[in-house]
This record gives sequence, structure tokens and C-alpha cells, in this order.
Amino acid sequence: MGKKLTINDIAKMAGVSRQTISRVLNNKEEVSEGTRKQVLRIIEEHGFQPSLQARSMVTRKTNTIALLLPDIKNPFFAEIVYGIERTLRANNMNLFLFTTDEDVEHEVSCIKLAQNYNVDGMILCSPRLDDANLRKMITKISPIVLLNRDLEAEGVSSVMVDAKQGGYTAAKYLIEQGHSRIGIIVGPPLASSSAKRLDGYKKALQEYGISIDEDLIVSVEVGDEGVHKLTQQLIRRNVTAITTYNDISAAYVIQACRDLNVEVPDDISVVGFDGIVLSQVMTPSLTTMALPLFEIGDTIANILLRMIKGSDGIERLTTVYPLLKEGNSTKSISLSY
Amino acid sequence: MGKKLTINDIAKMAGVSRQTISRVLNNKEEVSEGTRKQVLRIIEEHGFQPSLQARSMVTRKTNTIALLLPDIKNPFFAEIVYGIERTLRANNMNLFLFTTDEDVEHEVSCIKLAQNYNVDGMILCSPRLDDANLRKMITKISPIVLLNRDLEAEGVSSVMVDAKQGGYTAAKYLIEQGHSRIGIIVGPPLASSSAKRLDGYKKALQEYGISIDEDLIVSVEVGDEGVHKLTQQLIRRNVTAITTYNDISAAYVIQACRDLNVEVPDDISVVGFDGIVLSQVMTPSLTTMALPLFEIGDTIANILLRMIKGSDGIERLTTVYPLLKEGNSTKSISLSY
DNA sequence: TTGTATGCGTTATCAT
DNA sequence: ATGATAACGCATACAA
Repeated sequence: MGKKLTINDIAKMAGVSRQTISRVLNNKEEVSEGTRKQVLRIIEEHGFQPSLQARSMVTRKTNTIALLLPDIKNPFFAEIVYGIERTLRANNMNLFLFTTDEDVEHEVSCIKLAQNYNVDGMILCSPRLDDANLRKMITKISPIVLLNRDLEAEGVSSVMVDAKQGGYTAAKYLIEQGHSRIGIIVGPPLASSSAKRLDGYKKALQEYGISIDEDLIVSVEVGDEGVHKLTQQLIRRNVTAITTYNDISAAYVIQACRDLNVEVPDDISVVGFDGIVLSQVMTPSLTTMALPLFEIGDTIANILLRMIKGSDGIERLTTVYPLLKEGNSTKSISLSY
Repeated sequence: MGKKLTINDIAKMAGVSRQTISRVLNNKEEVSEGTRKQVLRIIEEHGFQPSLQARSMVTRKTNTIALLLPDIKNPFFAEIVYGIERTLRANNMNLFLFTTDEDVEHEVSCIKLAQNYNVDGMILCSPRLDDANLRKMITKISPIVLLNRDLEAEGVSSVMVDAKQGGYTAAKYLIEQGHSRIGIIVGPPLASSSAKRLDGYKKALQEYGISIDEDLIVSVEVGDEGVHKLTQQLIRRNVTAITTYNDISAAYVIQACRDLNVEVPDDISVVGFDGIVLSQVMTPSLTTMALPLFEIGDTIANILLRMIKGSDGIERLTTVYPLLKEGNSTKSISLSY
């Protein structure tokens, strides 16, 4: 662990001032080819690398972004992170990852921490923090992009999934496949998208003149617990299809069906939400409202990069639409047989 | 975006020197209760937060760790990252995330970048970089923990999964369930664990006096492509069980079986590897060689933290053993019926 | 084209 | 208990 070289050491070795080294490092034009080559050689030879801390002290830029999300294990987030990471890296930005575990206090401390590191921007995924407090925390800092949350504030932009349209499309698809008794499992109450998906569901049913049976609307309390029981309830109520709030819960629904000797898709059709890898690799493959997760990440990163650059005309709100992706978990109910 | 306050601003407001502010910030004892309270009040009032850049310039500690991994989308890594993150956060360490995409050049530049940020330590997951170059790169830096790679070097510790034992246990389990024609799908050649898993498989067969049929040993070239075809081959060769290199590929095997009208587990038993969430939520649930992914992350983080602290007696190599987890994808072949 | 002086925000050292 | 001064490694402004 030899002591780390500084720009001064290199300057001495090269017999020039440290300014010249700095110029070479930053590709400034005002350096003669001779000294530039010479300096580069020495830098290369000794494997010198400038301290980004020191640099950022004077440039006021750290080239870092903080990413806060509740749970990196969740493929929904992991796949988005991948998109974010790729785009940021391509733009020489690096990522601080903060996992907040859906915990408000964690969120607060992570946001502060990120500020202390003087990140150039932040990406906040579903913070539990209420609007007022969030607004207070982010007054004096860098640009922010919010995922699935809308907050009208200076330096804040949002990327949101159109959950209502997703709920609508899923229900509509099932209806057009001949289903009319369609159960819906609504996600945890904390997820703001839950209500919207339900709205979409209701809209579709109404549009097709199907009366809404409140007994077919069930919700999980927390996490994915209870999906098994809810599935059982819905089956007892003679649904022919179930639409769920994400792919994982859809997978649980299918497990429950198997346990109850109900065949998917023969007896019951199941539609998921998100389109994570799981939906493709499971058997039967899942019909789901797929989100372009990588692209969402890419979009988030690009918006943030533009905000950092100070570009104008940046959309305050970007909406992402889920797309129906047919798998083998749904089946058309032929009425003529 | 009001200008950021510095320690000097606070000092002026409080009518003391910035040294005193620094002392309060760092909970030094040598400050009278009066001024401490006063200073804290002003800090609180103005929401002052010290610059960690500036601090780390002088303390030579950044409280950051760099984590390099090929693919955050892969639940295997995502779940480990969760463990790493939790443990680091609990120790006031923050995470730089670098996704390398299995690309050597990316790895090199990410390692350099991490060094430039003066991270206090690094965690490297399966870098493609060869031993010699890896050794060269890490000479003058902070402690490193390697996942699934062994490199004897100063300041380097490794955490490895015992793939051979995993391969052995999976095969042994199937044998004891009455299977003798057991196919094995070996992972991409780049994964060093592939050969070891195969070793374990062979060991189990030999132990039970089952001759090794090379036709039942097939490998994928790259990624998870071709698993479908390989499954088909194995089925044609009349296997009654297939063991695979990870859970995702096992899921593909099950899909292929379904496509070929082969029932799992009735006609064929399937064993996965890793024990990611997928293995539990799919139908049938997967029998798999489960790894304690969260604990692996926790272990990695703890070792690194101890190295940073300069503790001694740190193990150079930690081995993690996969554990058989029975799901519904395997079935005992009753010989008496 | 190159060098000198200054400052970024903090902690460490040595005073008082 | 508190303050003055220097230092961390770099880039910027200005001078030569």
C-alpha cells in the first residue's frame, strides 16, 4: 500500500509546476506537446490517479448521484437500477446506493447523507416521507427525480407509471377474453398506485357493462402475505380470472391455485403487473402488464442528467405506460362449446 | 437552492471559532456545555450539514465502499447486495455501486474510478480480470473482499461458495430419491464454479456406483440461451432428473418440460442452485441448493469492515455451503409399485 | 506555454 | 475550554 501520489509528486518528477499537471489531466489545450507527452508518460509510469475528493472541492461537482430505493432485492427496482446505472456510467456519473427499507427515518438520514456527500443529483424511489417533509428536505439541494411520486417543486421532476391505465388494460383484456367474474388483488395500502389500478379496473368493467362486485376486490395488508388466502377467497367466489398488483403476487396466486387443485389457465386466468424476468421464466409464463423497466431507468437518468446540465424545457412529469404482454397464464373463455 | 452553509458561517453566527464547531460536530469532550448547546441550536436552526468531501480530505477516510458486480438485475447479486448494504449502513459506511456487465474493460475503469474516489474498501464480485492484472491493480489500495474468487494477496480476503459440495449434494439427493439417470446442465464456461459443480456431481455418482454417462453432461455456451434445447436433449436421453447451475436455468428447464409435455416432478425431477426468491414463488416450487444470500452479503461486509479497522486474525478465505432446500420440483422414484 | 498565489471546507496541531 | 495556523489535493485566476 505505497503512499498515494499527488499532483505535486508528479510535478516534481516532471520538473514542471503542478499547474501543468493539472492542465494535462484536464486536457487543456495550452500545453506544449512535448511537456504533455512527458507528463503523461510519468503519470502512466507511476499509475498516478487524481483525487476526486480534492477536485470536487474546487469544482463543486462530485459526478455522483444518490439513488434511494426501498429494496434492491425487488427485481422491479433492480431492473430499473440497471437502466439508471448504465446511463449514468455512460455519462461519467457514479452511483451511491441507499436502501431505505420503506422506513421513513432511514429515508431522512439517507437523504441527508447524500447531501453531505454533495451529490450532483438524487433519484428517489417511493419515499415514505410525506410531501411537506420531503419538500423541506430538498430545498437547498441538487436536482431530483422522483419515481412514482408527483411533487411540484423547483428542481424536481417525476417519472410515473400510469397505474390506472394498467389496471384498465388488464381488466379489459380479461373481459375481451370472455371473463366477467374478475377478481382483483389490490396491493398494500401504502402504495399509491393501488387505488389507481383499482380505478382502472372499475372503469373497464363499467365500460363493458359489468357490475362491480365488491366481493371480488380484495387487498393484502402488508408485503405479499396473505395472497394465498385471498386467492382462496376469490376462488370460492367463483372468479374465472384474477388480476394482481405485481408479478410476484401473481406467482403466489398461481401457487395457491395449484394447492387448491385449480388449473391455471384452464380454470382461472391470472394477470400480473411489472413484467419482471420472473414473469417469463415461470411456468406457466405470466400474462402481465409489462413495464419497460430498463427504459424507465434510462429515462430517469437522462432527465436527471439534463437537469444537472441545466438544460431547459425539461418535462416536470413523464408518464410510462404498461403494455400488455401475453403469457400462458390466461385463456380465452370460449362461450360456444 | 440557497448557498450551502459552511462551518465558518456557523462559527460567525455562534460567535466562536470554527474549531469549536468542528469539536461539537465530532462530539469532542473539550467543549463547555453552554457553547455546545448554543452551537447545536444554530446548526439545527439552519440545517447545517458538514461537507464529507472536505472532511475526508483531512481524515483520509471517506466512509465509502465500492461494490463491483456484473449484473444487479440478477437476483443472486441483488440479494447479496441487500445484505452488504444493510451491514455497511449499520456501520456508517456508504456504497458506490458499479455494474461491470462482465466486461473486463469496464472492470478496470470501475476499479480505477473507485480508487480515485478514495474508497475505504472494495468488494469485487466475479471480476473477469485475470489474476496478474487484478493483482497489479490492487497493489496500492484499500482492503478488498472477493466473491467467488481466490487470490492470495496482502489486503485481500475471499468469500467462496463451495460449488463442489453443492453439486455433490444435489446429485446425492436425487440418487437417494431413486434416480440414476441424472442429467446435469453445466453453466457458462467462464464461471469457475461450473467445473466444481460437475466434480461434485461425478463424485456423488461414483460414490453410489453409478457410471458416468457423458451424454448426460451438457453445457450452455453463454447466458441462459439454449437451456431449452439442452433440456430436450436430456429428455431424449431418458433422464429422470436434471440438475442445473442456477435457479433461473432450472425455471427454463421446467418451461421446456411443459412444452414437451413432460411433467415436473412426475416425469422429471429438477434441482436448481442459489435459492433466489424465484425458487419459492414459482410453481412448482423449486428444489434447490440454497445459498444464504443475505448472510453472504453480511459476511462480506463484516470481513471488509474488520479489514478496514485493521483487526487481525481475519480469515483469508471464507467458505459458504449451499443447503438443500426441498421444493415440489423433485419426486422420489418409488421402485416398488 | 508555463508558473504563482489563492481557496474549496474541514480537521489536526499547537497555542493560549 | 477555545482559538490561530497549517494542511489535505486539486483547479482557477491571474501573472509572466
